[in-house]
Amino acid sequence: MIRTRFAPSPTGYLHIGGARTALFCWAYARRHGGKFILRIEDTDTERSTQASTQAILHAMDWLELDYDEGPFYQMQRLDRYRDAAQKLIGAGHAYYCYASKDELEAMREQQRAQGLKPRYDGRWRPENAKGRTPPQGVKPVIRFRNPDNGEVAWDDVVKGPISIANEELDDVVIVRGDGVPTYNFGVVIDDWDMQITHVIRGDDHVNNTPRQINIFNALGAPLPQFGHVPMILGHDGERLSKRHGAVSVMQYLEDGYLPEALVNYLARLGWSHGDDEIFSREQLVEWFYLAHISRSPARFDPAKLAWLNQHYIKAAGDSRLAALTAPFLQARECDLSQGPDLGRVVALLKERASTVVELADAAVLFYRTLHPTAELKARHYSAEAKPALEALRRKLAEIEWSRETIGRAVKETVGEFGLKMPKLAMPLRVMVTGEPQTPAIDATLELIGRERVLERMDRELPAYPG
RNA sequence: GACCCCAUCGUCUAGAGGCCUAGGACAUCGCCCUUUCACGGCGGUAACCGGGGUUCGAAUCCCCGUGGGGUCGCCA
Repeated sequence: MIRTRFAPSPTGYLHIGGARTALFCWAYARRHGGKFILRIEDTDTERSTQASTQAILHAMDWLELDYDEGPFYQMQRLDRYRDAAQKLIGAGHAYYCYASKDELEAMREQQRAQGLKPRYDGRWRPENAKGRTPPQGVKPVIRFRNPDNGEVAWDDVVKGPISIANEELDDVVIVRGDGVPTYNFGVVIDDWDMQITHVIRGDDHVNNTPRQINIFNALGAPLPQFGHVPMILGHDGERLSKRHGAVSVMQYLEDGYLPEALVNYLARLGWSHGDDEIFSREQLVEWFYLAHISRSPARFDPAKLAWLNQHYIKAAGDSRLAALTAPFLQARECDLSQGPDLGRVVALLKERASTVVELADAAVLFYRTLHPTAELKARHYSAEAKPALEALRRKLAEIEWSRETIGRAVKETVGEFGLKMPKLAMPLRVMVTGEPQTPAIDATLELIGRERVLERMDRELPAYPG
């Protein structure tokens, strides 16, 4: 039975990189009929917040990354970690260290000054601390006694064989002075207790893995498989950060993205199934092999995400889109009861929007009267079209109101006055919608409704040049 | 700096020694469609980081260099 987990720390929102890691863990578990477990690593008591936990849960829910077990909270398992740490001390795999933070910082500073890799020097290892009395008033931390020789190696399920010499590793703190475990310890105990078979996580954890393997071994715990998925970088190749634009998953909801678009994009970023670009989450699950995850970091490309989002908007049902667009329109002071059915509006507009926000922007003209700017008037209100517009206005007042009849009336008028289509359609579009770019004029007029169309023409025509 | 990892079009990638004259997608450019803007259709530009090996044959394997990323906390 495959068991994967996603283990975020609740110190902020769920970001793009975390979401992709979660997606891969989820997809792998689903692919193999296994379990996907959610664990909240809240041992950083300074920075962890309830609000962050809620934000992460909300984002996972939006992306439909459903978990089978959890969420488990590490702060509710402190006894278990303390107990495990005591066992390690008893077995000689861990020891108390009384060095103060200042003392350690001074030590590192000195090492750096000498051009050395900063690392704990083992000053409180039992053999080095013989005869020394622990200082008063210092709450000791517990350190894991890392093996001195040999090397740690594992076959990473995405990167292949990786090995590192134990000489490179120092004795990590596994329990803080206040009794709360550190990341490297909590993660091992939990992955063991929760019987995680595949630890799939970000590349930034590669350097923690050998330490964790040593701890697993000291504990006598079976080793899970490890897989490190490459980082997501910004467009400039730097680590993704706020200055690259939206990094929070929920920001994409606010910016009008569809969850299936984000899931599709994130899945394809650093993972592939041949040349397939657009696929459903079912297909992702069916095709998801760890071996197809790339080993190198990938740059986040907002343009491709936008393209996918546009694809999914075109594919989305009108009523769903209407429901998604409504709040954005309300925020734009549109009263939806004072206009056409939003489903029909959205059906007309969705081919030309790459986000729900764009959809809403384009829909405003159906619910509010937008006045053309002087510049638009100057550009499109040509004198030669005036008689045609007046004639068309008379026709529009009488015909049956449908897209077909409106279109016919426009064409007739163009013919009668010997004009090119844009000569009439553009000033008409601008005076009725206030915009130079809208869907086809006949469909647009139909939805706006006869009453408003005539009203707006009557408002503009008196001052029309010519 | 030390250690770990990585390296195909601008970007995401296909590619597991001959199928590669290196394929697809986004972006970009051009044309078509057209009632504006889109959508859509067609086409173009564009890449195996460099140097050595191994091999009859290398984008694919090995070594070195270079470049990029990651990590060096009582953060995770």
